[in-house]
Order: sequence, then C-alpha cells, then structure tokens
Amino acid sequence: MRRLRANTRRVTITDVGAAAGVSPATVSRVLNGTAKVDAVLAGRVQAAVRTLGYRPNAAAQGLAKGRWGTIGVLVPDLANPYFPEILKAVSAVARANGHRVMIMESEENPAVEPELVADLLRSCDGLLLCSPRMPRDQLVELADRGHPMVLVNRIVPGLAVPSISVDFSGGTTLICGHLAQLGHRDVAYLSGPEASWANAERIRALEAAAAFGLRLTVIPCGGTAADGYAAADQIRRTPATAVVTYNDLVAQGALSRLRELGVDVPADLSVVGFDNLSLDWTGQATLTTVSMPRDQLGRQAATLLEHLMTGTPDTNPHLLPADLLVHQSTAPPRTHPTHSP
Amino acid sequence: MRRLRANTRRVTITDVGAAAGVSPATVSRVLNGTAKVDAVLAGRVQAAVRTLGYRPNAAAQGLAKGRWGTIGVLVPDLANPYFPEILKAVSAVARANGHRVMIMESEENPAVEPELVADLLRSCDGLLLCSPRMPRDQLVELADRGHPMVLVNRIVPGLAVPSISVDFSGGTTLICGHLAQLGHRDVAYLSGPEASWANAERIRALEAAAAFGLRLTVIPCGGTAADGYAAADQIRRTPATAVVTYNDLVAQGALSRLRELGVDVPADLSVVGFDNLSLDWTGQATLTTVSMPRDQLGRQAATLLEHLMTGTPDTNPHLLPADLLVHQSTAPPRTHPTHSP
DNA sequence: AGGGCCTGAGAAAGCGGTTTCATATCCACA
DNA sequence: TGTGGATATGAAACCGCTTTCTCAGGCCCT
Repeated sequence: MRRLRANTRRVTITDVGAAAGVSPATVSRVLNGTAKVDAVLAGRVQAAVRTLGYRPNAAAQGLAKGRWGTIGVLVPDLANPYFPEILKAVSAVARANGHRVMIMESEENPAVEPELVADLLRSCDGLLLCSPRMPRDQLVELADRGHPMVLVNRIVPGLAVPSISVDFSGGTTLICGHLAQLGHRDVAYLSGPEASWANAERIRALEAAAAFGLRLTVIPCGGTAADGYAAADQIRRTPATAVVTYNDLVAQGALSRLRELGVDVPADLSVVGFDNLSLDWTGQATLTTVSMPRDQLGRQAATLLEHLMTGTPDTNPHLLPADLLVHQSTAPPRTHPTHSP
Repeated sequence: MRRLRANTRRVTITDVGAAAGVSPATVSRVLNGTAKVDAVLAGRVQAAVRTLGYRPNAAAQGLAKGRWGTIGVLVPDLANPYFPEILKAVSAVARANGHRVMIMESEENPAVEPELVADLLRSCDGLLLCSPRMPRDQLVELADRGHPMVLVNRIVPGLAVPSISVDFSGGTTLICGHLAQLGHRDVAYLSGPEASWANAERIRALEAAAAFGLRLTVIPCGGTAADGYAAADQIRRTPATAVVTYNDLVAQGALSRLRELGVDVPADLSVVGFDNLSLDWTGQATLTTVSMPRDQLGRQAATLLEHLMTGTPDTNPHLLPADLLVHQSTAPPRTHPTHSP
C-alpha cells in the first residue's frame, strides 16, 4: 500500500527563478505576460515551470495583486433544484474568465446572510447574491460598501446594483389568465418563504388578478415539499377551485397530501406549480407550471458580474421571460364546486 | 438613485491597532486567541474591530498561516441532482469547522479533472473528489503529491487515501434479487458514464447476478435523461424483460421514450432506476429505485477531510448502505414475453 | 534589597507573489 | 567615438497578516 509522501515544501517562484537562472521578477513577467522578456529566458522559465510543476500560490498572488481571482455566490438553499443549473452556468462563465467560484448557502435564514456575505468578501472579488432574503436596508448598506455585486432574482428599486431576475410577476399573471380562462374564480396561494422577493412578486401579481375576477386566499406555507404537504389541508377550508404554489416542490408535496385526502387533481382541484423543476419527466400527470431559462439567468448574471469587475457596470435591471407550461394538473372547475367526490 | 461609494481603502490590522493603541501583533493575538492579552487591551481591540468593521484579509491570512481556510470540491456535473445534497452537507460541515468551500465541475470530462484539481490546490487546504472519473494512475499520482484529499464514490484498492462511497454493488445486487424473484431472466443495463467507478460497480454486480440466473445485456448510454431517451430504443432489440438504468435521470428519459413507443411499464417491461433522485413525489407511477443517505455521505466525507487536515487520517474505506425502494415500475414479466401489447 | 524568571507587548522577519525603481546594456545618432 | 535614450533584467519594497524574537516590567525568593 502506498504511503503518502511527506509534505515536501511547495515550489515557489524563487525556485523556478533559480532553476531558470533568472530573478523571480522575470518569472512573474513571463507567467503574466506583463512585460517583454527575452525569448531565450522565457523559454528557460517555461521549461523550469514545467519540470518543477510550479503553480503560483493563490494567496500570495491575491495579496500582491489585490485580487483573489474568485467570485462568491450566495444561495438560500443548495438542495433546491432551482439553483444547481444557475451554479453550473455561473461556474462555466467564471472559469472562462479565469475565476474560481466559492459558494455559500444561508439555509433560508435571512439573518445569517450578512455574515456570509462578509465572509465571502474576505476572499472574493465579486459577489453573486441569488435570491437574497435579507431586508432591503441591509442590501442597500451592503451595496454602499462598494464591492462588486450582482443581484439575482431580486430587484431593489433605486439601488444602482446590476440586477437580473425572472419576470415572476409576468409568469404569475400567465397563470392567472390560464385559470380565469378555465373558469376559476377562487384561487388559493401556497405562499413561499416570507422574505422571498420572488414570493412577493407572485403575490403582487395574484392580487392584481382581481382584475380578471380572481379572488385570492393566501396560505402561509414555505418552499419545500414538506411545507406543501403540511399546508395542503388548509386548501380545502377555502373556496378555492385552484391552488397556485410557490414552486414545484411545494406543489408536489401538496399533491401527495391531496391524494391522501382523496382529492382528484385536476377534476376537483387544479394545481399549478412554479419554476419547472422537472421533478417528473415521465410526461404523465405532469404539473402545470411556469418555466424560465435558468441557465441563461446564471450565465447573464455571471457575465454582469464579470463586466462589473472589469469596470463596465450595467445597472439596468434585466428581466428574463417566464413561460406557462400547461399540463395535466389544471382543468375547468366543477360547475357546482363540490369539494369531495 | 444611490451611488456606489468609491473604493475606500480596506481596513487593515494596522488600522485596528492604531485605533486601539496597540501593535498589530496584539490585534492578531486577540483575534486568534493565540496568546494571553491584557483584558483592557483586548477590550479596546474588540471595540476598534467593531467600530472599524475590520475583517481580516483572507489572502494575507492564508499566506501567513500557510493555510487557506478553504476546502475544494470537485464534482462531475452540478446539474445532476445527485450532488446538491452532498454539497449541502459538505458546506455545513466545512462551515462548522471554519472553512469556506470552493466548487468546480468537470462537466463529465475526465481529461480536465487534473487541471481543475491543480487549480483547486492553489487555494485549498484539502480536496473532496466526488465521483472522480480520472484514471487510477492519475489519482495515485495526485495522492502521492501528499495533499489532503478524500475520495467520494470511488474506491481505489491499495491507495491510502480516505475514501467513502455508497455500496453500489450491494444496491445493484438488491435490484437483481428483486428482479429474479419477480421471475425475470433477461435484463438490460443502460450503462452510465464510461469512466464512472459507480457504473463499473453496478456492472460488476449485474454480471455476478448470473448466479441468480440473470442474463445481462449492457447498452452504452450515459448519465442524463437525454441519454436515457436516446438509448431506450435499443432495449427492445434485446430479450430483456427488465431494464436497469445507471440512475433515475436515465430511467426517466427512457420511460419517456418507452411511452412514446407504446410500451407498458411495468406490464411489458420493468424499469429500475438508481440514486432515488426523487424526480416524482406524487407517489404514483413511481420508479423502483435504489436510495442512499446522500446527506450522510456528504457529511462523513467532509468530516473525513477535516480529520485528515488536522492529522487524524482514517484511510479505512467507508461504505454506506444502499436500499432498494420497490415502487410501481417493476412487475413480473409476461409469461410468454410479448414485447408489444 | 537584589537577581533570576516569568509574563505580556512590541519590533521585525517572513509567507510568496507583483511591481516599482534602479541599473546595465545596447543601439542610434551626432 | 561619445553620449542620450530606449529597454530588458535584477534588487528591493510592498501587499496584510502571523509568529518569532526581544525586551521591559513585575514577581518571588534568598
């Protein structure tokens, strides 16, 4: 069985210089292309780098340059399938720009966000705040510190910070139109995390749908399948013939419970999800939901940040479109709403 | 509209020292608790830190201490729902130990892994290699460099590197037992990524199931739903009455295609997934699959790494159990296998 | 009361890079 | 042929923090 080699001292730029017969300064110049270096010397340096397997120490580099080569990403919940696609896109863009990415999650606890952000800032050049839950004031204060940051899925009016989001309100309005057209008049909404801007946007649009003749009941719920399962009982205590959920997770949880309760979806009750989390790809009994280009969201967000860090800020709020996917979980209400079969 | 404040110089430890009327050394001692400091001075330091909003520069700290306070995680594919749960657990453990976490993905390309690892090592104290695809030799070479690293979902015999994995082989054997008991004799396997150790383990167990009287056909496929969709057509060209898939994603993709082909699952064909990715929580038409405690996997992996970094290596390979979840996608084969209804 | 010891705080030397600054070299031109 | 200027390279300062080293002061003991 192989033994781990005892920690041999790391190869430093001085070692490379010595091996190539040049000063460390020259090695640095060759590696960074910051100044013209004699081709012969450069060749020797390259060779030395290769044979020694030299890799610049990121900390030393960061300290000297005043840049870390790292961007930080804050998300509320890594387990929420909404984020991985975004992270993937961000990661790709960052790498293409020579940046590493550091990720932290707040576990849906708005109170820890400032601490996490502060911690990220200790080692990142720029921040991507995904669906930040912290109050507006804290966000403003943060932005005032002058660190490059981009807001994802949160628009703060009057804040000159690059922002990009999905048009949640528009997507919700599509849902309302769909339900109204089917003949629904009373809808319930299983509300997401309290501090979620996306949730607020959905509620705003749902309330505005009074214009379509939709009466709304908001049921506090949460963002997970467990939350949906727990909150489902309350739906039947409302006059709702359709229920809109914060996201597909909640919808799936609610559906589980509704089945247990013997509720026929969509005959007895229409259920609408959000986010198109593709929890079911079998194509049958699929949830009517709202989809959005999450990879684009991630890609554009990261690009905004990269631009910001190189001094080309773009503080126009970007809004990505949301599409309604009508599937099998929505149908017209029973003519005389009967809540039990 | 608020203006971003121009980059004010960062607060350094010297500023804090000046404000508190002590030397930077003392500030450092107070903050790190490395030596006893007069209570009065310590109080002044704490106060100065608070009023100035001082945060130590991670790069400088890393350089001075020779540690970065960061662990790196390499995954093949961030979009695969298998990993977020692991990342979540890892992230929690790391944070509890005062570490940040840096994540990179290889996009299922084994060739870029060494480069990514090298890049991670420039700024991480330890590495968590999740399902690394690189060849054994490269892994050995890497381990020989002596950097703290833990292997997740890959066991390399004879390599003294802490490893933790799911008992894929055992899980697969459970599947085989289940299928054999149902009366199946011919099974097809939609094979995962070429370089995947987990895939190799599954195949190993499937082949060993000849002992149960199972005849195997391996169909090259991949790890995504799209791969499953594309490969599904080939299933019918085999005598298989049951198909085992690399994971639930592949299974879902295959199911989609099978439905299009008019194949009745499970009456015409049994389908088994893997990983319990919970793609469908509605409880109906659910996939028979194999589940494993992914949060534990992540937690234990991170713990192994933390131990390793503090000098308590544990190189016994850890194997987490896999459970068979029998749902609705498996059934006895038709007595006279008829592939069309 | 004086000397050795212990203790706590400051000065200074790194950590490993980058970048400024100074200098030696070389070329061009008068 | 001598001098001015451009240029490639090395020396050294610096980034911000930790840690060793040094030393001043206080204590105990004889």
